[in-house]
Amino acid sequence: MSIVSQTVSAASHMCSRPVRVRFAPSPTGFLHIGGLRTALYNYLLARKHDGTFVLRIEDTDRERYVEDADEDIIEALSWAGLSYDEGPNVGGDVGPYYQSSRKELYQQYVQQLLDSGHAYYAFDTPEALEARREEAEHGFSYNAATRGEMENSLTLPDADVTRRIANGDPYVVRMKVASESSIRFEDAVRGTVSFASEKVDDQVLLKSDGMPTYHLANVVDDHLMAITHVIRGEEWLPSTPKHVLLYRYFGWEPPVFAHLPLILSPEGGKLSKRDAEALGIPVSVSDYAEAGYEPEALLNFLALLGWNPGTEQEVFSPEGLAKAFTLDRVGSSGVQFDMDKLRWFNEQHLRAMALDTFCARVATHAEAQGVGDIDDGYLERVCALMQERVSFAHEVFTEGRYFFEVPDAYNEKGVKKRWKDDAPALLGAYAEALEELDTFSAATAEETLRELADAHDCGAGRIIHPTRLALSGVTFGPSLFAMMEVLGRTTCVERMRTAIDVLG
RNA sequence: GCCGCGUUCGUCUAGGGGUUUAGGACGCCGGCCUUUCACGCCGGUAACACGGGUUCAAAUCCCGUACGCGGCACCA
Repeated sequence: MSIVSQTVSAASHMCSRPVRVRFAPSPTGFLHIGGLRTALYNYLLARKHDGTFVLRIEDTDRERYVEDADEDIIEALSWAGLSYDEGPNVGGDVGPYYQSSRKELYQQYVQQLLDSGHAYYAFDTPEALEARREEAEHGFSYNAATRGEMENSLTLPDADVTRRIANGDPYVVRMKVASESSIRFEDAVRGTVSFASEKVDDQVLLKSDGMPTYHLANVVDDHLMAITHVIRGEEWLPSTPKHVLLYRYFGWEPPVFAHLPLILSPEGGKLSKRDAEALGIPVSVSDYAEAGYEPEALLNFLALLGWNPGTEQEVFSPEGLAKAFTLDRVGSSGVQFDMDKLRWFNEQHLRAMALDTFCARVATHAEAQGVGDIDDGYLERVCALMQERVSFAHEVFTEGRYFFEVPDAYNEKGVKKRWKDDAPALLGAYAEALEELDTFSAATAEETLRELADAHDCGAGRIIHPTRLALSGVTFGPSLFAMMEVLGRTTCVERMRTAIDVLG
């Protein structure tokens, strides 16, 4: 029983056509974190099925267009490593990939709907509609119940309609939603969803500026681009019946729909730009790049935010995600953003890197961290000690500042706790002993220190702690002896003597 | 207001009639390792929104309520 229904539902989510998905942002602002997740799920499905990932810019709203927003989106996707197979800058057989460049193309489809009686002209001004909305007690809907009261080609004589259009009167084209009992469709993450058709309004398809609305452009383009799965945010769920109807009116096979749960703020509400900023959560993808997150870690985190592999594995490479991803394991309830978990993913990815990869990542932050020319070999030795103890690659330079410059201060609490009266004498003796060593290494530094402790009849910690303080200025860090070897004998001895001078 | 979607530890989630003393991960707390701090390992804390049904049996199915979120534009 359950096996049968599983098979059936899985089959209904697939179709024989090769998988083609698209990410279709509108350039009204920078790419935000929710958009990146939508892009990711699309990307993963495409990779999983050796399909095609298309980027399409939905710029049909001239008023909200933001200069360079499309470039930010492209850049953000590139940073994240979500490469698309067709789209701006890459081309493809079914372009152009900017909807504004496809403006003329929608005309014939509008005409088709007009001819088949599934659409009509409407002359109502924005002001007139606004007035209707204001006087209506429970909201106004332009639909089967009200369109007879409006100024449109259904109420006006044909001659008037023709004349007004010829006159250049502004008009829009609306879809004529037929009354039927209900419109239902299968959503890959929610199952059957149904809406009463009388609740669906006569959506504007063509605006008075000649541009299509999202609803029309989206359906036409998805069809023309042979999109098989529409994966988008849950905010689109309520308008999906309109899209389903359009596919029906055009006589086209609709794609599989999958509506992703929305990302909520850690406090439960929706993750608005203002909220997020107040909570210190970056919203735009470029902020994550700037904050030093590993793109793979962000992707990993985002993938698990609303999806799970059905196993207990949590850490995935992008390739691993693509292999494990399936739409039917996407959850349906809103998810809260958790910065702690994101940081954990970042740490996991950092630790899983080969040393040279980690090192290369760290090196990209050198300049911004004010660390000039560093010897590659030296950086690698530092990285080897720091890889296990940082949350971000750039922390090698902040947490491990002392590897690159002389500490400019000694942690006050540390001094109080670790710099006892005998510290100067002990460190002086240790420095001297180090200078006499034939070979200086972690092993000999340790051996020397322990012998010295024995000779003075004190615990090794009595020397270890003040030495660390002298070398790094702080009380924590990698193994002291490993650190000494990386720093080198001269530096160690110098810093010990400086500390003796300064701390007395 | 109307329509839709949702509701398992604080968070992300597994589980979808009996296998469950409800599992994992983050966080938090404790321990081990280490004369540092981490990593790592071990352990602990903590949840089926509520009320009715259905059933021998319900976190799991149905209905209702509450709460949350989304949508109701010539925005996407």
